[in-house]
Amino acid sequence: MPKRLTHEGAECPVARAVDVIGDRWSLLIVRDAFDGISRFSEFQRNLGLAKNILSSRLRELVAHEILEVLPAADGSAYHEYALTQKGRDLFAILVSLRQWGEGHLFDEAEPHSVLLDVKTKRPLRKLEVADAAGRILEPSEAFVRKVD
Amino acid sequence: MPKRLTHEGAECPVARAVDVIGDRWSLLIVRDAFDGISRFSEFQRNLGLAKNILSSRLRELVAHEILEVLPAADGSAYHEYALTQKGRDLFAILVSLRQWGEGHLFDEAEPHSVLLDVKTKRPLRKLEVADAAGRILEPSEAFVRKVD
DNA sequence: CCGTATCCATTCCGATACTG
DNA sequence: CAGTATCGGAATGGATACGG
Repeated sequence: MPKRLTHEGAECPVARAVDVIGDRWSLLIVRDAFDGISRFSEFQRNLGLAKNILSSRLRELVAHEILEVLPAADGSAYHEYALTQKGRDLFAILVSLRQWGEGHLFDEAEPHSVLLDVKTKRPLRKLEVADAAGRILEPSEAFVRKVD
Repeated sequence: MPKRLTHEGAECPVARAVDVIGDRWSLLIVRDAFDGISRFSEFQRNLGLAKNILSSRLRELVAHEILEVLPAADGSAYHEYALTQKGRDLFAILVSLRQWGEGHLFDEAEPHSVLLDVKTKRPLRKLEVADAAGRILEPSEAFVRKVD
């Protein structure tokens, strides 16, 4: 019986993270949540995904405490989905995905959306990996160590 | 006819990026490549995934120019997989995934691997989203603008 | 050692119909 | 509007067998 194996017991944090948000919809739902989307139909219309898939993904995100269900701000009978702190902490991941996509997945002059600073209306700084002192590191300047 | 829809034509760079690397294996293959893995069997043994899936994912990564095939350094008949510049630029994404996983997906004192600076042996700085001047931004301080 | 090919179960996902 | 239920096709993925 072939059972899908998960990485939830992995010692590598990347593997666990991929296990939680490494599919084709979860991060896009989170992206929309950052943009203020909170209702089922808004997600559905905005993303264009099937409702059963959206329902399933929302349940998973709530189970992982990335989203939480709130009792509806406008008095309507239905609830809303909002980011938790754990969900808001995905911000750097979304920004790094965005910057990589902007740099490598669009032709010159092809239209794409950009992320701007509210105050200055200027593009954000490029995310760079740095050491404790703030010096930018190349991939070869970092290494993985297992801890116990 | 239900056909899987893609985001390759999307104007949102996050959506395009998810389309390319948003599955359960691609980023883990890239992570291993950063660790110096270059041979088919090494990936396979290290990740524990089925060979047909690995084969398929490697082909896709090469097609997207994230990996490239090199003619084998040690003189053997087979080739090696190496990161391109586009692939190395995924570094910030992997580090942000790692840091989120470290912070939210492990119990206290549960063993996990860490990423250290080669020189100082100290943990890396936490990746933070910042404006052009370097000021750290909350998610609410950034907004998306469509450009044409 | 490096893959490809095939089989089969599971999962994903879109489409549609339906309920409150 | 906010979902749930169900269907069928497509993709995922593990296991195994096979060929270079």
